[in-house]
Amino acid sequence: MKNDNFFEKVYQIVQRIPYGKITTYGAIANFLGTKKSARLVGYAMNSSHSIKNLPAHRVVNRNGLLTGKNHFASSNLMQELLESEGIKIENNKVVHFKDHLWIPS
DNA sequence: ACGGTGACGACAG
DNA sequence: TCTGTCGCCACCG
Repeated sequence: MKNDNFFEKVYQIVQRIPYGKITTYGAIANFLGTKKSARLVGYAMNSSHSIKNLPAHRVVNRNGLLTGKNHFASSNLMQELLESEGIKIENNKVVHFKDHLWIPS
């Protein structure tokens, strides 16, 4: 798309997240060099509905909490996708979050 | 052109 | 430990 901007960078990184791995908004923001702008990453994801094959379910906040699940088609969709990849979810939070964490590099 | 908004994160109390 | 507040900055109306 015409997004040569911050948004596209975010999408590119999210698409690089390996299967069964997850990352955080802060990690993405940090990789982009704007660590304090994690909000922008989340905001970018808000427009991810325009992007297909975007594993947005692999992006959680720094606590491993599925803060974005409410933005999916179904509030339980995000959890199901993660569980289908071998990631356990408990009370909307990723279990062994750090063990599945993937940092863009 | 301007201000509100927000899938966050860090810090203060 | 937990809750509240502030900063951050691109996008949209």
